[in-house]
Amino acid sequence: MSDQPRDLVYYHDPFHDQQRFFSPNSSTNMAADPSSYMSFTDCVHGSSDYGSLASAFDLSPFQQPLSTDQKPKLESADPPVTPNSSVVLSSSTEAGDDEANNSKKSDKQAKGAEEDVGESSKKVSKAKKKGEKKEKEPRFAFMTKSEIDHLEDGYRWRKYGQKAVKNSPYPRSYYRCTTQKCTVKKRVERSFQDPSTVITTYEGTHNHHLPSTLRGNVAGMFQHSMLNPGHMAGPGFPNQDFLVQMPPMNHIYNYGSGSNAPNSSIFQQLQQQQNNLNLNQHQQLQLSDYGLLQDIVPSIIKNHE
DNA sequence: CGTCTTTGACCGGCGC
DNA sequence: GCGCCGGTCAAAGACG
Repeated sequence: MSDQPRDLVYYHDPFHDQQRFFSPNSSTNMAADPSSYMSFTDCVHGSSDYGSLASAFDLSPFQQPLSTDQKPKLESADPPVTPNSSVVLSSSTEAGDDEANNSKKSDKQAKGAEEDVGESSKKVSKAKKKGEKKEKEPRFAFMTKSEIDHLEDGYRWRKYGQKAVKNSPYPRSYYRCTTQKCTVKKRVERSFQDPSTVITTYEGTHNHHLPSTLRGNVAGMFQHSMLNPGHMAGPGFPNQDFLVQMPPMNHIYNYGSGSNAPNSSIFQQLQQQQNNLNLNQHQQLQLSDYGLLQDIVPSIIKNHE
């Protein structure tokens, strides 16, 4: 699990009808050297299985681990974000980490996951098994244009930390799902290169549905957004900057439907989900839809394990 | 009073 | 061994 790129960043540029996977292993400027990244086609066809797709979206439990820093990587690319809106999906799994300290974080997060239930003391849990590799929660990252750091996604989050990030003037905030026994976390940070861009990283999968009681009327807005993607206005979403664009999912499906029969059902399900959401390629979504996406896609994948 | 945020301290991995 | 750094904890305070 070392001969493959350890991280893949899906960069969607709505103004160029091409999706690219950046390979963080390359030290070259991706934008300046197109040969240093592979196209989505290459990526998917390279292994031509669902694992590639799933790994690209951080959904596979058997994907290769990653351990590179997502943020510098993203921002090392020329203009990583297009003027209006774009989304970067960053994948990492299992032992992966986007903070260049994968093993450390694995221990930490594994510990955290345990403590979420028992709330034991952090000092006691030093006895970590060294040989054992902690399984990482699936992660799902994307970039959005927003003036607000913490974006409503339909779930309730409790902020449990904030840290200054190296090489960035903007702090990184750490949130945890407030639902009991749900260990999902998310990190929110602002791109220092494009301060209008917020990088949100979900970690883990919700083991529950959207809370029925949400602050404000998020639930209602959330449902509304599913029916009217791209149309978002209201107390929680004051301006158009909340609009983000979704990578063309049907682009992905096309790869799965062609050659690999075993994957077709997954793609069909994904496509069905998209249809249910009334989403089209390049259709604008509101941010809460990403929360949903993050919620439903892993569950779909899981059904095929 | 319950929930949430803030913030300094702490922990542990990693590189030098 | 030491310092750096990311991640987490938990006390204190704010807020409705």
